[in-house]
Amino acid sequence: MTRKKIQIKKIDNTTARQVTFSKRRRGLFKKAFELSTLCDADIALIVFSATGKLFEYASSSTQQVIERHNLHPENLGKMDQPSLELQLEKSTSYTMLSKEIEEKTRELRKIKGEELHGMDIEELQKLEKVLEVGLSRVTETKDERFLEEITVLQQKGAQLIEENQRLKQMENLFSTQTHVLEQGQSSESINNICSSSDPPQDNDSSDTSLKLGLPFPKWI
Amino acid sequence: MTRKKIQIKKIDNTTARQVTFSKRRRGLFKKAFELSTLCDADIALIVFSATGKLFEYASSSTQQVIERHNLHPENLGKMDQPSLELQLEKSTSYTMLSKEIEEKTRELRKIKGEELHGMDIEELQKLEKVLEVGLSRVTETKDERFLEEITVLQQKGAQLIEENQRLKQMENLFSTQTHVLEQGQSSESINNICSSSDPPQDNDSSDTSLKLGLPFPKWI
DNA sequence: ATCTATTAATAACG
DNA sequence: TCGTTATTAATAGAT
Repeated sequence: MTRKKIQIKKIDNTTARQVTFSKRRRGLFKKAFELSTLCDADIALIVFSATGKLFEYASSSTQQVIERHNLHPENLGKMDQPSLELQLEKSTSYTMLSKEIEEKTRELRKIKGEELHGMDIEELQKLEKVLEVGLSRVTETKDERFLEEITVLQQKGAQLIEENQRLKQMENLFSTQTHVLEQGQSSESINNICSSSDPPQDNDSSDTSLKLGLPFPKWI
Repeated sequence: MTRKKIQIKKIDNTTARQVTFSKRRRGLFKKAFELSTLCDADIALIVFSATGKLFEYASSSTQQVIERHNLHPENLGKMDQPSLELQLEKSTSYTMLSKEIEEKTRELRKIKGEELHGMDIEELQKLEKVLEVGLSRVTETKDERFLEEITVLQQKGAQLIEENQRLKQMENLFSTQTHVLEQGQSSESINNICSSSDPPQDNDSSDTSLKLGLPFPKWI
């Protein structure tokens, strides 16, 4: 294939396996289509992914090809003995699915460290690796979420500060107008919004923490 | 596609068509095998040639895959007509088991950090905790196994050293006897097993590494 | 069947 | 998942 030749054996890395599955599945279906077209063949292709998802291709209809397959001499009698066969079929599929569940349950227990007896050093090291990778990914994602949260809060905080300042301006305006009405002062101070006469402590709500480079505003 | 690119449409020349059918059929089966192997997929491939000859490949058994296919929810009812309630029963149990598999698969993917989108901080913290606990258990068990291994090796080592010393005694005994025979020396040196006359380097096999606190004896 | 010039598929990586 | 690219794999045509 490419970049490097690969061994045909189960791909360990889950992500890589899924990527390869998608790509090769497409390739396989394309080849099936080409063969049926070029050579006038009747083809059914049924693929279950490792996760149980079903993909299928058929030149006519899958059922039609399957029926034709079942009618083929060597396959007669392999099916439809309603009473006996159906039960077998049911128990087969049930067994299959049950086995899969059992397997996944055991894997989960192992991962959670609840069923480690009988595992050798090599298996344990593999498991450890999986856990380390998983943990680092989870921690990374969690930290991203924290940062997102912080960013949102910082933005909200900035908005609130802005709003506060606007409100303070209003307050000043009103108090100045009151002074004008009460003491006959000129209205030019209206433009001098944050005059030194403002109470200094009122500005403590401004974002000093941002100036100090802290991760988020003190007021949180 | 080689020598020339070809159109994907029915090949007119019968001979050429048969040749291409053989070649491409092989290729298709090979690809199917590779996909099932690499990605742990369950595959059934049924091919009828234009002349009606049947070729099939299946990773497990064709019947098994076909049954699994027939049991898939969207394909129920396309089958013969094995009584409505049987179908219903099958679909219910199939759906239930499938759901369980799906659930466990997703949990595994989350644990491996492969599917973390859409998880909030709290969920991520819980997952992190599970992973930390699992990891510490696995690491602990792994380290126990290491220690067990080391203990076994140390015991074996001790036995070997003992054996070596016994053999050396024998050697000394024989060489002494030889001396006695050759030079008439007394036999009292038999009790002086590790006398200074022993070659010093022979004792290097004693477990100096244990004294130095190394993880395992040098002689391994 | 076998050989090869070409095209097709795809592994690794971003 | 999608795109790119360096390689390997598949195969059309010919013998």
